[in-house]
Order: sequence, then C-alpha cells, then structure tokens
Amino acid sequence: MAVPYEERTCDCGALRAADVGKSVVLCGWVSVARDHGGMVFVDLRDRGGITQVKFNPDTDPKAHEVARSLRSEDVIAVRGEVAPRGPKNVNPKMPTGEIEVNVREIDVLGRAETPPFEIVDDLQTNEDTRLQYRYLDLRRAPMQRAIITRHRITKTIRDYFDRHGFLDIETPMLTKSTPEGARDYLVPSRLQHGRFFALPQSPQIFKQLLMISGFDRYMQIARCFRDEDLRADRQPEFTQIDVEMAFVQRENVMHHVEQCMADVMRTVVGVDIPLPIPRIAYDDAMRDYGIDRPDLRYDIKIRDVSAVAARTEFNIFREALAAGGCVRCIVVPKGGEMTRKETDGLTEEIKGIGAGGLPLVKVANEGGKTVLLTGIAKFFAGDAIIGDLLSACGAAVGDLILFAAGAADDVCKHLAWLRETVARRRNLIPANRYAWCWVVDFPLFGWDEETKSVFSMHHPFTSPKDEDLPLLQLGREELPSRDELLRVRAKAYDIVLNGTELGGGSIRIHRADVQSRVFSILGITPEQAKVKFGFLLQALSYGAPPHGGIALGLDRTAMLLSGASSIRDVLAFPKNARAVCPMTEAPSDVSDAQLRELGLSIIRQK
RNA sequence: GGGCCCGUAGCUCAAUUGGUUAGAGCGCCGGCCUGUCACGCCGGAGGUUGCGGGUUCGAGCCCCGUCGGGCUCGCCA
Repeated sequence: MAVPYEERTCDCGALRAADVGKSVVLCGWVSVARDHGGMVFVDLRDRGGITQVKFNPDTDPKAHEVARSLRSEDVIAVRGEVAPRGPKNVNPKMPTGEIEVNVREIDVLGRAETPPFEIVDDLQTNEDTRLQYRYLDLRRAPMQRAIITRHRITKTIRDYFDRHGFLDIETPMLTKSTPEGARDYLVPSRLQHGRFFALPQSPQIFKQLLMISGFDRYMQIARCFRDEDLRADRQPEFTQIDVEMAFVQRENVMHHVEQCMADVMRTVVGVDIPLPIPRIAYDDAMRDYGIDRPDLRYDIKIRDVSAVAARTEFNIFREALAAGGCVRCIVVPKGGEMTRKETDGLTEEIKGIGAGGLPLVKVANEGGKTVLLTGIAKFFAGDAIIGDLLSACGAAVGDLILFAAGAADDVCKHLAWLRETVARRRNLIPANRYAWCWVVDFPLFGWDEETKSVFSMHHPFTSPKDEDLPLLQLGREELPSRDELLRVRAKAYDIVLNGTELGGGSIRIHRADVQSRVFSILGITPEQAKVKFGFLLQALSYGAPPHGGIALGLDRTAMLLSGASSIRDVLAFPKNARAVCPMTEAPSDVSDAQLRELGLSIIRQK
C-alpha cells in the first residue's frame, strides 16, 4: 500500500475533537504498538506529538495485517479518518486523547532495528551510549523540547536586536592565534607549510573592527572554540550571542541585554523578570558570596568572624590570621540536624579542592543556655565569645556554622563551594526561581602568583574606568606599581543567572595610546603587540569610536531555561568530557597523504 | 595533572559482604488475546561481571595495574 507521505496533512500533535470526520495522512515513528489479536493500536509519534492510530481487521484487513508486523521505531505513513474515541476510551493524559485515526491504508517507509535504548521520556541510560546514538536520543520528547527551546531563544534574540537596528554580520572562522586567553584550536595551512590558522575563541577583535568601520550596532550568534578541559557547562565549541555597539556607555549595553533577556524569559518560560536587574559590585560579591557569579536564589551570606576567631585558642584560626589571612563562615539554617556522616563527607570533599579541613560548630540549646557542640566548640570558651560569634555571623539555635581560615582567595573559594554544595544538598534552593544579577566594577587586572605578573581579568581590550585612568600613568616610561595596577577598575560587567555566568562584556579601549599602555603593562612588548594585534592598534589610530559590547553564552542560557543540568543536553551533537564525539569518533586519525600535504608529521609519544 | 563517584544481560539495577548453575524489571523473540494507551496472559532467548595480573581450595566481591564514563579543582583573558 503506497501512502502519499508527501501529502501529510498535519503533524501527530495537531488533531482534536473538532477534526473528527476529516481524512488525514500522518507520518512518523511507531512509539508503541499494542496488538490485541484483533484490534491493533499504534501510538504514532513525530515532532508535533503523538496520535493513536487504529487498525481494525473487520473494516481494513490489509492494513491490519501490516500493522501486526510493526515494531517500535518503524517509520510509517497512514491514511485514515479522524474519529472520536467515545467517552469511555478518551485518554486525558494526551493532548490528542479525544480522537484517534481509523487507518485505511498504511505504508511502511522504514523498518527499525531494535534500538540500543528505549525512546522514552525518563531515560536513565548512560550518556556515552546516548551520545553514540544521538539521533535516537534526540527523538525523545525532553530532548526535542530542549532543542526547540534553544531555537526559540535564538529567534527571540535575533528579533530583538533586529528591531533595534543591529546588523547580523559574520566573522571569520579561520583566523589568527592570539597570545592571551585559552588554548587555540589550530588549523594547518596547506599553502603555507608550518603556518596555522586558529579557530576563534570569540569574534572579539573583529567586532571591534566593525565598530571602527562604522557598523555601530552589531550582533552575531557566533560559534567559538577553546581547547581547554571540559565541564558540565563547558564544551570545546560553544555559541555566543555576540553584541557590540559604538557611541555607548555600559548603561546602553546593559539596557539592551536586560530588555532582550526579559523578552526571552517572557517568550520561552512565560516569566516577567523585574527590571532593572540588580547590580552587585565585584568586591561586594566576593565579600558576601566568595565568588563573582553569586547564586541569589537563597540568602546565605559569608560572614567575617576574624575578630572573634582571634580570641580563640584554635591554632588553625590564629595561624591564618597571623599570616595576614582571615576567618570567615557561613551559617547553614537548621544545619544542626546534619549527621556526622554528612559533615564528615563535606570535610573529605573540601579537602579535595585544597582546604586543610572543615572546622564547624553546631549551635544548640542545653538547659536554656546556648552552647556550641562538636568539633572545635571547645575553643570558643565562655558565654561572651559564643555570644560574639553568634552576633557576628547571625547564627541561631539549630544552625550549623562552617568556617574557612586562610588567605582570602582560598577562604572565598572554599566558602563559595560550601555555600553552593550545602544549599543543594539541604534543598535550600527554591525551584522555578530565576535570580538575575549584574556583577560590575571588576578589577581591570588580576595578579598571577606563579608568574608574578598581572593579567587581564576580562580581556586586554577592556577600558579602565575614567576615574582610574590616571593610575596607568600614560606617557611615563616605567610601569605603575603592582598595588596601583590592582586598584584599577574596569568598565566590565557580567550577567549572572542562578549562579551561572551567562555572559560578560565591557566598554573597550578606543585610544591607541591607552591600548598600547595596557599591552605593555600585561608584558606584551611593542614588537609582540605589533605582530599579534598590529592591525587593531593601527585601526584604533584611524578614528575609533568609543564602543563596547557583551557576549552571552547561548548554551548556558538554553540549559538554564530548559532545566537541563548540562549544556550537552541543549546541543544536538555535543562532545563528551574528554572532547570526543562518541558518534562520529572524532577526533580521528588522518591519512599520511593528508599530513604530507599539510607538511605535518606526528610525534608518537610512549 | 590532582580529588571524588561509577563500570554485572540491549537498558536500568540486584547478588545475604569470599561460597552451589550470577538474578529482577524493562526491552527483544514466539504464541494467545477486538478498546488498549507503560495493554494483558503464557513461553523463550540473552552474560568474557570493562580489560590484564595477583591473593585464595574458591573472586562479580579482596589487592595491583590498566581502559572507559561522570562530577570537580587546576585550567577556561
């Protein structure tokens, strides 16, 4: 029986009671076939949904005979009439549950081998198997929803920026390796042996050049490549919503991002976010949350208890303070009910990220008196010091106090980890909440203890704040002191959702003299600067407008808005944690002939 | 490179902590079944316990190594 599949009348999610009586052609995959010996029911699935189609041996014996042979994932086309199911047989769990299609003709378009895993919503299969058969994994409704959500996000964003006069301009994928930043993916040049293109880590320089060219509003949904170790929210190739504007201050950029994200939230998850998005200074974020991407869905804050700690006899605290460090803590509400096993587990885990241990006390009530229990409680001797501790950190009876002592950087790292880990394990994070914030006033430079040198916190093209510009001492030969450099703040901003950095941007340097100065501060010699960025410095000298922009992580945005726990779930064909694609088995060997042509040879290491 | 978790049937898991022939659910195959919708019932097939070595009378279980997967620290301007 040949059914004209090209005359498909609608998808499998479309039919309703109002369509009863219509003659339809449906195509799709057999989700499940229920053979009653007589009647055969098939749940037919396509991107639009599922419709039950019915094969009746009395009325359509030929079609029924074919239906008996159907197996899951066979691809079929059917022609039939939409019929009501009758009150007793309605399936309220299905959008199409009031109707079914009485099949007159069926055409089996493609038989399916038994799939390696079932095509069901709540699949538990290990991810490597899913990635190896990604085309099957993508048939599952949750994956289809995630991919569709991603499409709606990009569509909304494109529409927003188009409405506001931004031009979508493509930039090269084969470009130049740059010294700073992540490891590059390299592409050998066949025509110039020994030379390499790099895949772009971002279109950063090109979008700045576009501003200098006069395309004063640019946006691109751009693929970026970074050859670094992977994480749940990091892939070697990822997508940025890349935006740049000329003649703007940071407020203009932030305004458009807020408006655009509000559009996305409204369209994709049906949530109106209150604007403007709250802002936190970098220093405040580090002080209160220990991290520059705070999760504001719950209100645990880090407290400094150095003053109280100094009065204890606890050596860990005293040594940390003597070395110029600090003692800080977080309070876990009702954390007193955590078991020894749980807190021991935290201790072991935090050692794994470099902490020496995990000092902690529980706050309890014994005979009407507030006391500290367990661990280092004995070092807080006396009611006065206990009272001071509690008022310094805001803990109450029943709470657990987790401490970190040492250099401020480490203390921040450890408490930020504890804050997040404990909040997740104790279910302190409210579901369906979207906590947005901006983090602003980043330092322009950070300090690398290993190389004893400064580095760019954002990137080398980030403009210092006007009031901090004098610290750069333009026009002088010698460099500013380390102290002065670390005081320089940047016109940089990050946007954060639920503890995930969704994007960051800055107002750029548009003066060639400032840019050269920053390069030299970063230890990039004029010769190196000329080789690597000569074209940018030259461009800046031909009349560059003040400009700035932002890059937003599309994958992370899609992950958060579709409730996924990994960006792999919002990419059609992602790589695994070792940057391998289990389906194509890329990366793979290439032939000697290919290597010869490129002037390459492989050094095999034992 | 470091830390943690994991690897048993196609998939998800179990195996009384070293003891008989490694089990279950789902899936698969065959049969029966005319209103199911995770259809039901009956029967069946399916295993190099990731791989290699060691300890032992005996190893899925203990030890060493190795490969693979996930999370994470470093790294990712």
